[in-house]
Amino acid sequence: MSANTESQKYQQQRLQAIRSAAAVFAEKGFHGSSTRDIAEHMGIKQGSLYYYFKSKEEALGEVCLFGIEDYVEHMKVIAASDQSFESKLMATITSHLSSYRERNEALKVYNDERLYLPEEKRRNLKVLGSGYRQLLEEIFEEGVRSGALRGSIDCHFAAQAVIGICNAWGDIIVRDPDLDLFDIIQKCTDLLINGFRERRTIERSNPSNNKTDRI
Amino acid sequence: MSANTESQKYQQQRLQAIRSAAAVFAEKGFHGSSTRDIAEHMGIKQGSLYYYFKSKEEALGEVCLFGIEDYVEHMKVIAASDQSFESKLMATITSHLSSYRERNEALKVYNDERLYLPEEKRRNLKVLGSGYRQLLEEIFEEGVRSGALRGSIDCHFAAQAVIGICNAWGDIIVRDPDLDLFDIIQKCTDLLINGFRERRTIERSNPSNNKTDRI
DNA sequence: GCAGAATTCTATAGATCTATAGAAATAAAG
DNA sequence: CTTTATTTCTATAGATCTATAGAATTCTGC
Repeated sequence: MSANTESQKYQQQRLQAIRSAAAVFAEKGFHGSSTRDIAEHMGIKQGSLYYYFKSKEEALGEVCLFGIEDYVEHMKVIAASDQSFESKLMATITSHLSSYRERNEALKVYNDERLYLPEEKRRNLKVLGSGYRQLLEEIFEEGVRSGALRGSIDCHFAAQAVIGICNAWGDIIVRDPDLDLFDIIQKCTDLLINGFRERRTIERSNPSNNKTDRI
Repeated sequence: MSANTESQKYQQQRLQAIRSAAAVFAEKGFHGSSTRDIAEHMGIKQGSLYYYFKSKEEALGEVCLFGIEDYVEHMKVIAASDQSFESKLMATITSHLSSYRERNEALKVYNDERLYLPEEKRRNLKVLGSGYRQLLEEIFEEGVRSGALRGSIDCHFAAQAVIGICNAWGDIIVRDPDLDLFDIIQKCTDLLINGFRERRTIERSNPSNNKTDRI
């Protein structure tokens, strides 16, 4: 009873249970899903689910954690890489939107249902989530320092805005599988970098002078 | 029993019931809210709620409708007004974010819970929702025609992006009442119009030549 | 104050749903 | 083949929750 929780099969099955919970929660929401729904999704009976979870709430916690873990890891790789600001931004958007397309329902559950977790678990997840935002924020700060971005931008706002726009499009992508993912990635990146305004301007075009001092 | 549904008091109380349902649904989600919660919020007993709604689902439908109605009306006014693209965009963002700040919980419910409605009601709401997006899209198209916006932008994408970013910030605003609404409105507008990139460019500054032909 | 209408209440049927206990089945090991 | 551990099942207690029926109360106009 205590030794088995380490067994390989148990861990595999538990992972399967987390995936099933993710799929069901993503579709019906936490309160709209019953433990019977989840069990059915993984092909066992309702009562058997409690071999893997102490409670329905624990299942939600595991799904949320599962949803954001890799995600933050991936962001660390992007942040640490040696690319231009623009490439990093695009990589971030690609990572975020691809998650949704790959039916990473767990990420959706993290976004939409985590507030139904008890205070403490929510705080733990918040640490991970703000780690993600923090990394993105640092990418923006670096962009400002390198002169790629306007010095006037609010990096906290910017990071939040990127996450917001990605989540919004993520939801749309999930519902419409015909959408061209790469097209949207490009348009999001373009919007965030260039905005929508027509530029009646002439490029000064001295690419060597990249660093501009600013206050 | 049939005549009273026209009475003034009935309509007032029913409106109150819709507001209560909106508040409770916004906080706990549709499936996480009980009819007891809603009734308690408006100071009556659970059973009495059914004097105003045929079912819990009907309540959700009414809340969603209530949430988006004025909203679309307001958008019509903005779209029909005689302002620059930039002003219209800012007015749209202001309208959207103010809604959230004014605890228009119904709008949040529309955004997050409408998919739990039966097929038919969802379709009816979709008509309203896409009317909203359509108006915003037309504002963008007009912006392109007038030369204020790049000819290369995808107006459908743009409208969707604005809605997405507003919803994302709306959620943040609701949770953090200390945030400066006007500051966020300005930053959102600025982002959408100008993007984040530093411009190593010189304005040509001939404001008279507003219309530029494009393919 | 009274009659009828409008509003709210109490009580409950019937259908969930979560979590637990213990039996049954399956797999692993000697 | 037998014993033991792991996994799944059945059955159910106990706590919801929605919706309805009919009684009780409050309001309105005379």
